[in-house]
Amino acid sequence: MWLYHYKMPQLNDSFIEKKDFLVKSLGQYADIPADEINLLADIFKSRNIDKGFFFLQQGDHLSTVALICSGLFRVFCTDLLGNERTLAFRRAGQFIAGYSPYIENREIWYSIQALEDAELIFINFSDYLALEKRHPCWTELTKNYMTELYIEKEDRERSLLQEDASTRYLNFKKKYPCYEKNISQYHIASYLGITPVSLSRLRASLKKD
Amino acid sequence: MWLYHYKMPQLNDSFIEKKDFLVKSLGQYADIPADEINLLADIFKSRNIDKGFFFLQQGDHLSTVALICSGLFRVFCTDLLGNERTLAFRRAGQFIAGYSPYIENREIWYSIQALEDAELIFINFSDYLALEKRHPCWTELTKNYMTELYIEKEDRERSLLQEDASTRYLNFKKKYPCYEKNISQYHIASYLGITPVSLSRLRASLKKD
DNA sequence: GACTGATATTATCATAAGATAATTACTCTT
DNA sequence: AAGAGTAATTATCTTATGATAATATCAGTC
Repeated sequence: MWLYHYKMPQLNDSFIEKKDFLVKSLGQYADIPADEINLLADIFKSRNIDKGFFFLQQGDHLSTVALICSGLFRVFCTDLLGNERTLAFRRAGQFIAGYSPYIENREIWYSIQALEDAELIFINFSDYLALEKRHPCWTELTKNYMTELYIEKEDRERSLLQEDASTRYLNFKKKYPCYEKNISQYHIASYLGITPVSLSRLRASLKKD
Repeated sequence: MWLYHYKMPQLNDSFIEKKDFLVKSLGQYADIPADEINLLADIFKSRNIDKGFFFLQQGDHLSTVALICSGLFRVFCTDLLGNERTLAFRRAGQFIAGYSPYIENREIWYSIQALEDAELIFINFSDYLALEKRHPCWTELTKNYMTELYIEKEDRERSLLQEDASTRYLNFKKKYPCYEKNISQYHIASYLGITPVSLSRLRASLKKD
């Protein structure tokens, strides 16, 4: 298990070179007019997070949204016994966030940890909400992004209800072929909802066939 | 298992009396200006669906959104072996929909069935998308509604990953105390992701304590 | 190349849930 | 009230996964 604690990510000034990547990533979800794009340079900041460190931790009230420019993250929660369950993996081009603003007075119940050294650009949620008030394109973007997240979770629910662990593992490999090399069995198992020992046994039985 | 087939719901002309209920229900998610509200009478239609019949069925491309004015629905999918898995229950004041417009060229993979005689008002998705183009309040509404759905699914994922069947059953009873009387054990079990036989055994072991 | 710590595998046993079938309890209709 | 059909329980057996511990593999460091 990871024993790293929260570490304030390093600020750096390479935002400019990441702006194109941000614009492209935002463009997946909505058309953002040039005027709005020009506002971003002031409010987006650039940071690195080393492997093993956290973007946010369970219990935080911290509210930021970040775009992953490079690196790999896992989103996970921990139960009272310390067992970790991985909800999702996130890679370059995807966003990570704590959604607490949508749930008033509620702590974030998951953590987001870098599995590789990572570069991020991020924005405070309060600044983002101000953008939404300025121009409807940002609401449109949030709507489309939330819809994508929702569909991802719908699919995950179906998988957890309908498939056995073996099928879930095979589908994980199919869906994330590149991930398998970079993610430990411990983390894959916690995504599949089984123990690492079960996953190992499962892999052994698949090899036989 | 239900053997009813799809039945075109009955059209009736009692939309006016349901308009207040619609306005109140929409108001949960966004402020809709009076001008926009006035457009609704033309495009919303009112229908009833009898117990056992479907609002939509797995494989449909049908795209409508409906507000439940009375009655109870379950959203479920069926695997290749015919096993049903219930994704959610929906009651008066909640919306039901097929989201296929968001997933191009993809069939809806779940069915929505009335568990009680139900009254609905509904709108075609294409008409709703036209509203979104007219005024940003509708995009705002969709954004907030999708966020609520997303949070519901996030919670469900955590539950399926982290809790055993017994805990999930107790939490189901806590969350939906009124549902328990109206929903068969078969449907509760399919929501919990276990067989009805398992649920029955589980209930017996809970009674002992 | 040997030591160390982290990961992954394998083995053993215990437990929860699935499959099937038989039984009991309800509900509705006549 | 009897019978039919549906829903829920109980019993038996099987299987998948969990818990724990021992071993094996791998990566990094000196």
